[in-house]
Amino acid sequence: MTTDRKAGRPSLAQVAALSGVSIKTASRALAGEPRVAADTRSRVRDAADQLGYRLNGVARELRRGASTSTLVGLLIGDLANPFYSRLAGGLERELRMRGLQLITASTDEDPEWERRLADALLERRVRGLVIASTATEHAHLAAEHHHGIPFVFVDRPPVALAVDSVLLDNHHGARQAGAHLTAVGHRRIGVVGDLSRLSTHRDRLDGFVDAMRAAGVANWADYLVENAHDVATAERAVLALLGRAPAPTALFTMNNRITLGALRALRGHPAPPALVGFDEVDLGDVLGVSVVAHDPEEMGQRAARLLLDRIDGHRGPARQVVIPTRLLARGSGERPPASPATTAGS
Amino acid sequence: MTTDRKAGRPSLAQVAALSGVSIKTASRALAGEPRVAADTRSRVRDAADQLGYRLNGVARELRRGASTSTLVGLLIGDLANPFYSRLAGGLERELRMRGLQLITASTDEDPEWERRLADALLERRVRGLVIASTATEHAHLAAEHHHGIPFVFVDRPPVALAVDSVLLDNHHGARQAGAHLTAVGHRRIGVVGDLSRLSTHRDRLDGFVDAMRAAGVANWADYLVENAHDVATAERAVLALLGRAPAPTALFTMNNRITLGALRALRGHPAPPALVGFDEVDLGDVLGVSVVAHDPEEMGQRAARLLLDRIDGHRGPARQVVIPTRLLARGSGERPPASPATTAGS
DNA sequence: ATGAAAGCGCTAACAC
DNA sequence: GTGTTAGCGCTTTCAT
Repeated sequence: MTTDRKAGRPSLAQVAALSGVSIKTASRALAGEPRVAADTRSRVRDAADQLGYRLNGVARELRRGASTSTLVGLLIGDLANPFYSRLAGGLERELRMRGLQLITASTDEDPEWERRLADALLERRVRGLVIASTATEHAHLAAEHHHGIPFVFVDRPPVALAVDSVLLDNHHGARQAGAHLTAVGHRRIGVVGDLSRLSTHRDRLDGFVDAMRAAGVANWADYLVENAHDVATAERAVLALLGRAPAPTALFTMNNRITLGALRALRGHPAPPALVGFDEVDLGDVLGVSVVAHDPEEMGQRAARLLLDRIDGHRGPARQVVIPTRLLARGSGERPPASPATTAGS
Repeated sequence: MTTDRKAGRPSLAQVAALSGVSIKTASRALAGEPRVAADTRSRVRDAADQLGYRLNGVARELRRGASTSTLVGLLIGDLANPFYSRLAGGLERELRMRGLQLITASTDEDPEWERRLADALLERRVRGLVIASTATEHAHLAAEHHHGIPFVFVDRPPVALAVDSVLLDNHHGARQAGAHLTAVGHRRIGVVGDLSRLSTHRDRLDGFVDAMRAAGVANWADYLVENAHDVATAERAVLALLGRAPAPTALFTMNNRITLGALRALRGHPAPPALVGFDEVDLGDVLGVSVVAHDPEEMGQRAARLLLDRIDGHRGPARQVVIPTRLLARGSGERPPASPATTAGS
């Protein structure tokens, strides 16, 4: 219990000294290299144990020169968002099969913090970096990219940087959602979205607007709310929408947190509006929530494959994988308008 | 676009050469040290930009000697479990205020992988390590601990290692749940738990059994299922329990995933048994699920404070923080038994 | 304000 | 099978 507290950690030299061999032999013995006598090896190991020696990975990495790290970094907006955590899960499983370890850091959707995290990981020479970027500018990564460290962008595309990416089919998914609701007869549809600067938000909004145009709904912007980034904000936004006169007869909630907020707002509502959400939500099937679903694990898996390819030396141009979405009709999205659908806007 | 691909990354020496100063001056200029002429500084910066230079943090760390890292590691069982991700969130917020960055890796509840992850992070000389350990043995961390790197165990206690920890009041919470159900009149209570080797599971089971003893329920073990580690397994386990004759009139699901599985299994059930879950679940309030709740963010926050204390040089003995639990009665746990409660076991 | 030399802990070469 | 030497890229003396 009372070992040398401050003494700093023992180095290979001390292990070598204690076991009476040269530093290089100690290195070989501990690294498990073949050409070491069995008893030498065990002597060195004992000395290491006794000293509480741990290899200094920093020194090793410096000497070996960078591309020996087993660590891959992942930068996401928010660990607590199941979309991201499922993505991380898919990525990790795939990397683990290759002996690579995933470390995940959360940017809190702050571009400056994202940059500092990327710097920290890059400086530590991770083997590759997967980013769900919240930034709108990625020039600072160009140099790293040219020096050969692999990047994969997920969920949101790189800006002015030719690297691999895995994206959702946001436009199509949102268009489907919009078309689904107009097909049931809705003309006043409340739309609630995340931070307006995010490309995912813009793409989804575009898709939705396409559907509105196709259905001849001109006043879609009347019921649009943006920048609802957390559940509580989304809940308030939905309550505000429902308080309008005339109230929307349907809702399109453009991500999982917003859908949660809406479900909260709709709790106990006598005649709830129709609801379609983007992203799956926990218990969505049990609750009968219609959603535009997709597979975050697959997204992670595909990202891992692109990355592994590059680690293996693939040199081709940037590739883009698009993950499909599909509408799951479970009840909430099929409720017809309670009042005549054409009351407003004509 | 066609920069030197293979050329390896530029070093400080190259930046120095290009800007016509010594290597040390270049170092000073880029590190933002005061005693550098303004035009020298800008010349060096230009050269660095032109070369796509990035500081080699590995070399810096080797030279500076370990305790300058801004990275703190977190090892958890599963990123996709909201309990862990909320814990990570609380931890991260607190660390960020001190300029420290959190990197999280997932052990998948595999002790061997946990060990390898700990090794990888420790070798990279993280500033501290927070672990929700799935292992039952932590001797290999003792040496690191003695060399002064701070550990904090969360959710599950360290074994034979005197380090700080933040734990839930599992025993009390589970006892409350059991007492709540017997108070409503239940005598046949299905209990579904996670991996039996986990201390959290054992503590919760002990607490529940205490409540059964206090209520004079002797046959509690008849309806016990363990090792239900994921939602699907839990769902099957609950269905199997409900198929018994006589069927349990109530369920105690001992963690959030198991509760999700139970909710799935109970979907559309004409006369669902009472249900109390351990851990909060998403939409738990909307769905009326009674739970033994606690605050994972607080757990993370407290862990961060213990860690920061140690980083700041605190030398006292290991401290243990216990996070309280409280029963939230929302409906599902208050349903009375459908059939006479005393049918079985007397 | 700038530079020269030493060295952090390790491993790759090349001895022996 | 084992030892010697050199050097990864940086920062720290200590000079100038």
